[in-house]
Amino acid sequence: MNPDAARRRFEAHLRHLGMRVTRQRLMVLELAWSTHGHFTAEQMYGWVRERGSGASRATVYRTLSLLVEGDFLSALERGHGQVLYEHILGHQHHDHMICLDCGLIMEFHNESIERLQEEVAREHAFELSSHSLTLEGHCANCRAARAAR
Amino acid sequence: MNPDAARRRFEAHLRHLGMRVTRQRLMVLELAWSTHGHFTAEQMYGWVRERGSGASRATVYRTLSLLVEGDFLSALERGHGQVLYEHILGHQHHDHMICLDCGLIMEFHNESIERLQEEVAREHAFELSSHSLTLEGHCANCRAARAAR
DNA sequence: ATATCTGCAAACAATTTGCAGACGC
DNA sequence: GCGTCTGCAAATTGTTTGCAGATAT
Repeated sequence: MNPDAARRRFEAHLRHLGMRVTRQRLMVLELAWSTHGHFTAEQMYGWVRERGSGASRATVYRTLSLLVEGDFLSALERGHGQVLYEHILGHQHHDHMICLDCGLIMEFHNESIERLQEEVAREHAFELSSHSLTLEGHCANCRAARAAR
Repeated sequence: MNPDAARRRFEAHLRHLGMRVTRQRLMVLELAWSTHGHFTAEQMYGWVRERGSGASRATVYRTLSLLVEGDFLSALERGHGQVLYEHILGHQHHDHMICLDCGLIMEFHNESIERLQEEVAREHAFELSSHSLTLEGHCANCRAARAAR
């Protein structure tokens, strides 16, 4: 989904909730759409400050939560209190593979795994609403680098 | 694995690292083995205090990290900074299903999912060292309760 | 004997909150 | 104009750290 469409959707979402469309909220949305990678709350605050008349740290945090609740962003929890955000609207659901050496994040999607998860849920009479799957290990580059040593 | 065996293993582990076997460390290990559920650092600190001559909060945190590094405990990250621990030594690897209403945690193991993960990793020349899979949704009880309303 | 531990309280990092003034509707 | 939002700074939460005295080896 392109930034404009996302913006229109966000405005509609806010109105639907009886919330105001503010410069600060739109700025955070726009910045979230201007990267295709993952970012932290603090990084977003940094981008906002670079823009000059930005938004406060509190507003950045409040807006990020708002965007996650509205399914505009997804939050990927990485232990030690680190949370990575990424925009998802219009993107296919995917899981992550994270390199423990260089931090590289690769995305993947596997339909068989998805189906098996649903099956497991069904077996336990569990109503599945979301899931998170993260593979941790070492990427091809780092493996090669280590082998070279 | 029974508590005594875990304790012997822990003592050997400590010696191997040139670390001391202390009353506090053994207490945390023993308490971790005295529950079969998941617990937080703060809960562990509570149990330790109930024992009277316990251990300080700092020591509890230090020991929990030590136990995770030594693969005596596993840490399950639940957003919002919450970390749940459980003892794993001698237990089969498993994933979790968490009820968003009542907090119930169910464990499951699915060999096909495990294998597919390995396959995905292989396709990306990724060396898999661990993974975490959590399903979120609503358990049978809570679904029934909601339907009744 | 000596190096590692522990307990304490202070430091920390990430995030949240209360409140007065600003601003979207 | 009314009610929501923002910015600020202070509060909170969960965890880590420095250091002096205690303890395991």
